[in-house]
Amino acid sequence: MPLPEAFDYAEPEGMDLVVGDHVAVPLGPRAVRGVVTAVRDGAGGNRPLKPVLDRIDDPVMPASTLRFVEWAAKYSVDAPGQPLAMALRGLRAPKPKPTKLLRATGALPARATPARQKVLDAIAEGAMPGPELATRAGVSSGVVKGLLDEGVLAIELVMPETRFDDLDWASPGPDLNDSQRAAADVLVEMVHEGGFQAALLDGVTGSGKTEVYLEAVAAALAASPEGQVLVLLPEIALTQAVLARFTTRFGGAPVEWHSAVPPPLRRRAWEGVASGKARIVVGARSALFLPYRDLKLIVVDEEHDGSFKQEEGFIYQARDMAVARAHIEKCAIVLASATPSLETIWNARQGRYRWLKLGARHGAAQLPDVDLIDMRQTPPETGRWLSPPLVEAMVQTFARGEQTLLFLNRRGYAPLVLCRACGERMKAPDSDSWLVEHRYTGRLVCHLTGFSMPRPDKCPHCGAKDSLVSIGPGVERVEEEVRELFPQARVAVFSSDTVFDADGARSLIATMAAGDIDVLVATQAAAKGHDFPNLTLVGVVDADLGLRGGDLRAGERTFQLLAQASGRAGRRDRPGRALLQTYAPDHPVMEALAAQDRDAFIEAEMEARELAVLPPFGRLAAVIVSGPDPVALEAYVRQLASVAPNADGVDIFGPADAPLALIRGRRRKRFLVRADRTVDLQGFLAAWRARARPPGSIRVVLDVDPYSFL
DNA sequence: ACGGATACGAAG
DNA sequence: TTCGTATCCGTT
Repeated sequence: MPLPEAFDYAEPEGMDLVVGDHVAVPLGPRAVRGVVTAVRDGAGGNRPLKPVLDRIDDPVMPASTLRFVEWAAKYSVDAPGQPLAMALRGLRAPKPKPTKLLRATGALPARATPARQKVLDAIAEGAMPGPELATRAGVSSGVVKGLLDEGVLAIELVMPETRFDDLDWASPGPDLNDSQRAAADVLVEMVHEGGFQAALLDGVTGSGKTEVYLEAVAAALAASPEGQVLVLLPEIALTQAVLARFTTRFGGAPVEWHSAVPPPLRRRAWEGVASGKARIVVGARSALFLPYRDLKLIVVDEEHDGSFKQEEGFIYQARDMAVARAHIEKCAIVLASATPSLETIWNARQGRYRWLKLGARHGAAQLPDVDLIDMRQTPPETGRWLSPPLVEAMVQTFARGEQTLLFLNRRGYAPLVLCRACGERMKAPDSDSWLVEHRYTGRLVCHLTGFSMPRPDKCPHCGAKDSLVSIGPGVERVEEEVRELFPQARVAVFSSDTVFDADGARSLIATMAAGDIDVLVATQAAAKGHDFPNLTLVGVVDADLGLRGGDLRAGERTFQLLAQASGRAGRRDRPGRALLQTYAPDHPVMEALAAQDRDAFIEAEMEARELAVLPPFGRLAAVIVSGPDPVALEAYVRQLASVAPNADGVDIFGPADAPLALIRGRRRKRFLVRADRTVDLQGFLAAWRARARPPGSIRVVLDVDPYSFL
């Protein structure tokens, strides 16, 4: 629970609690679950302590996990209960029930019958469940029950043993080329040496990063009989195909951990990790909080990916916290990416991380040609979104029988619906974000809160009939345009609205890979990881999309996303081409993409950040204040501003209305804090917050190292 | 006077 | 987070 600190309880005589034990304790009128964080002698001071009610028989939390939880709370300036709750997320499902087995007691039946004898013969082979016994003996369940009642058979309760696949790390992996071998050798050495060590594994798509870090995984498994490995991946990259690579390499399945894993399997995974029986965990960001017993290696794949940042509830950046966890566990960590984040590159430059660069693999496809389409020179017709040069390239691609991927990171038909008569923009009743039109469902949807309503036929504001117009493109609208331009082409849409689950994704990817789709219109969901041999053209409908909104990482994110999207083209023997539609062809991001010059982009971006003393050269934190009453909110925000501590090397910007000034009926204001790296940012934030307790319904959220500026 | 809805603060 | 208590408001 979000309590400010751990509570003290008396240990009943003979309970012999140790740090990490799970307990039931009284909290007010109820009993709740807790974890022992310290045991010490002496009374509780001036106040009599309530006694611990019970010890709960779950695997003990390792001390290092508790230290990590404590550290994570301090870093986030949040209550320790928040990360602790994450670390206990595997225990929500009840313990699996013991199975009832029947065994012979040795007593003889008072009255022997042929049926009873058959049961006794069957049970001689060992304990088994009642129904199975009856089937094997060829008798009805009544016979078995009779023997049980008579005491000839007895029930034995057996806990089902959780088994994890045995892993084979000794068999050699696939052959590696020279640069892969060199990188793998360094990683293996890091694991062997033990202790905290970090490395950046830097290589373009197709350079074979996975094979390289799998060598380190093998070394970690070999390093000690219970050595464990954590591999963190972005949630959408956690596909069966990725898990299968582990199974193929090690001859057994890894433990899977992400939001879709059902509670009973979570418990199994949690207990396996805590007991040391689970050796490899492949999971999304929350897998970082599992109670590892003997962690030897952490891998953060696609380390630049924005989804490692959790934005709600307990706010954390899993990639950065993974480095801290490796510190605490005294183990190795590998950050892998084709487009590393500036923070990571900076750390590598500073010598904090070993920097392992992979060259392109032999036989791998060449990178596609990337060309910019200047939308000011060659604009599409009004109401269209594909420019003449892109359409022309699609015509040629289609004529050659090859495939096109059109990339647009925007779900639905149109991002905005407005009234031509009065200018009213359609918004959700309690939030500030535009309602997105979805034609498949005929509804207007708020992507922020999930609110939706049927598309009205007259303006809800002025009442004008047929005055609502759809503004801007989404994937559905681009699909419509493609169908009009290429009536004979097979067109499909890949977004979270057309593909809901792993099965759907798999079948659509298979259809595309088989060449049964000519044009695929896709959101980010399809930007990564898939290999389509016949795909030779990637068109980015709105390359500028991510650059708007002016956030610190806009350029970086756009570069990463577009580099990944354009890398989809020409993955095998055919040369590929990527065309980016942009209104800002002179923007450094676009120039760097066209020139395929990652280093130049990074250099420019680093300089800009250094000049403004922004991350990684300085530190940021956001203070988000929200409440239902605008007047009370304004008053509190002013008070907060007036009590800000004076500190050297700290700048406070704001308060300002948050870009999304209204969500779910709550008004929102923001401060942005910029601090030099030498400043104790957490200490500053804690001191500031303590000076102005928020009244009643007002909530203050601190976001250390913010990624979202909404 | 009563009951229901809601806001607030405490929990060791 | 949950729960008990205080408080407000509309109804009886």
